[in-house]
Amino acid sequence: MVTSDLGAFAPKYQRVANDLRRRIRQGEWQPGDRLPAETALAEHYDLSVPTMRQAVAVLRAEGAVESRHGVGTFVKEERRLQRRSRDRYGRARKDSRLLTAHLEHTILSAGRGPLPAHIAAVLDDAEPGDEVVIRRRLLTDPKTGTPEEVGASYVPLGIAAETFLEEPTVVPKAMFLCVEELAGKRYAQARDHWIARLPTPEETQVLGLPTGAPVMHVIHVARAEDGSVLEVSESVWPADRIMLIDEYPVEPEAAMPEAPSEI
Amino acid sequence: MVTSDLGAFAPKYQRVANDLRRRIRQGEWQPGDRLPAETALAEHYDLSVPTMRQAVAVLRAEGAVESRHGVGTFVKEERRLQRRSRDRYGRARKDSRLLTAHLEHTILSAGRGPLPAHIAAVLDDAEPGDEVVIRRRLLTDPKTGTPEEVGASYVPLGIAAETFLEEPTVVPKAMFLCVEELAGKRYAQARDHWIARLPTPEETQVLGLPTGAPVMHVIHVARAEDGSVLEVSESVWPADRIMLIDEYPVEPEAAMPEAPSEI
DNA sequence: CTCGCTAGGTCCTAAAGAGGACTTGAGGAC
DNA sequence: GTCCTCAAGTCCTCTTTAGGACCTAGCGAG
Repeated sequence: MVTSDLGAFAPKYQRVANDLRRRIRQGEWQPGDRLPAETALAEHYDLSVPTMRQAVAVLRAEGAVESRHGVGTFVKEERRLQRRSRDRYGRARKDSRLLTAHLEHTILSAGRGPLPAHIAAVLDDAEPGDEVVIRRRLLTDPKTGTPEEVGASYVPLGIAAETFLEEPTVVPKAMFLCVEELAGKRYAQARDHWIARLPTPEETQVLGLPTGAPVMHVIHVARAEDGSVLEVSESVWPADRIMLIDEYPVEPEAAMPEAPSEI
Repeated sequence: MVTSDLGAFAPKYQRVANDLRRRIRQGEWQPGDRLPAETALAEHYDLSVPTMRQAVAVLRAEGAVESRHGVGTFVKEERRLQRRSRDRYGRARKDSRLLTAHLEHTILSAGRGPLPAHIAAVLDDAEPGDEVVIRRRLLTDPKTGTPEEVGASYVPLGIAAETFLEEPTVVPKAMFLCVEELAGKRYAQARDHWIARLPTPEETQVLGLPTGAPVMHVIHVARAEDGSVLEVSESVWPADRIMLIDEYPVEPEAAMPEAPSEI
C-alpha cells in the first residue's frame, strides 16, 4: 500500500527523469558520453523543451549528469572519496605531510575576524563575534582542476596571533601540527558535527556546483587535554563526491551522560 | 577576487531567492507565518509567476519554507535533531528501550529477500542477492505525524531465520539486543558509512519531501568480536532535520593501515 | 445546529516561444 | 601555417498563457 502506485500519477518531468536515470544505470550511455540534445530528448519523450529541461535538472542535481553550457549534457562517473573521521591525526603525525596531499591547497584568505555564528553555536565557551584567526582554504584536484573542498580554520588569538598563521600562505605541514607547536599542547579530543544541506550561493560558485546539488558540511572541534579549544575547522564538499566512514568499538556497558537533544 | 561579484549577474530567481532568505532570517516572517501568495510576490518583485515559483522552490529545497498545496507557503522552524553515532549502544543497553523511543515505529515489511547491491558494496564478505532477513521500518513523530526516518535492517539467515524477526511486528526492545540474544554473540565493532544525496522517488514519497530536498543516509555495519556480521542497518533522514555528532579521542601515535581510497 | 455545496484563493504542472550566452569547428585572411 | 571571424548547435533564463488540484471559509438547506 505504502509504495504501491509510484510513478503512476507522478508529474511528467519526474517520470522522464526516472526513465533517463534507468537508461543511464543500464549503461545505454557510459560515463563521459554525451546525451542527446534537449530538443532531441524532448521530441523523443514527446514533451516540451522546458519540461524536458526540468527532467534533466533532476539528474544534474543528483550528480548523475553534468551539463556544459553550449556543449551538451554528459554522464558523470560515480565516484565517492572515502574519508575517515578518526584516523586523520594519526596518519598525518606519522608522515607529517598535509592531510590531503593529493589535492592542491590554496589559501583564500588569512587574518583576524569575527567567529561566525554557526561555529559559535557548536561551542559552549565562545560567542559569535569573538575575534579569532581565520584561514579560508580551497582544495582543488590538480589533475582536473575541479574544486573538491572549501573550508576554513578558526584558531584562538592566544595561539595564532602574530604568527605565520595570519599569513595567507600554505603551511609547510599539517595544520594541527603547527597549532600544537604554537600552543604547546597536544590535540586530545575531537568532536565532529556533520550536516547535509544545500549550498550557499558562495559555495555554489566556489565549488562550481550545479543548481540543486547538496553539500556535506563538517565542523570539527579539537581540544587539548585541559578542554581548551585548539582549533575549529570546517569543510564543505559536494555531496556526491564524499562518503564519511567512521569505525569504532561498541562499548559493552558505558553510556554517555546526555540524551539526544535539539537545537 | 574569488568571491567578488556575487549576485551581480546571477539569474533573477537566485537574486530573489537570496532576498527572500535574507528577509526570513531577519525575522520579517516568523516560523509558522504564511508568506504572501506567489502572485503577490511575483508582482512585488516584478517578475513572472513561474520565475517567482523557481525562487520559492530554492527555499523549499533548503528547508527554509514549506508549501502546502492550495493553502500557502509557510516559514519552517529550523530544528535539527542531534544524533550521536557512538553512544547508541551504551545508552540502549542501559535502559533496554528502543533507541528512538520518542518516535513511533512502524514495520513496513519483514521477511527474507536479496541483499541490495548498495549494502553488499560496503561489505567484503557478502554478495548482492544473498538471501537475508530484511526488516523495513518507518519512524514517525507522533505529535505531528511527520515521517522522520525510513530505514531497514539486514540480518544474516543464520541468526534471524525462523525467528520473530521475520514477523512484521515491532520488536519489544532495541533491535540489537534481540540480535545479540539470537546470535549468542555481543556487538563488538561498528562501522558507519555516511553519505548525503538526493532522495529516490520512493523516499521522496514516504518521507513527504519537497522536490530538491537532500537526505542523509547511513549504512551501519555491526560485527561480533570474531568479525562476523551481526546486522547491517541503514537509515535515511531528511537532511534538514539531522545533525550527526561524533566525539572521539585523538590517538597520540597510532595510525590506521589504509589510505583514503575511492570506490 | 449540522451538513453539504460552492466560490475563491492558493499552489502545481505544462506548453510554446523568444532572446541570450557559450562552445566548437569550419572557412577565409594574412 | 596561424590567427581571426562567423555560423551552427547547445544549454540557460525568462515570459506569457492555460488548465488542474487542493484547501478553506462562508452560505444555505435541512
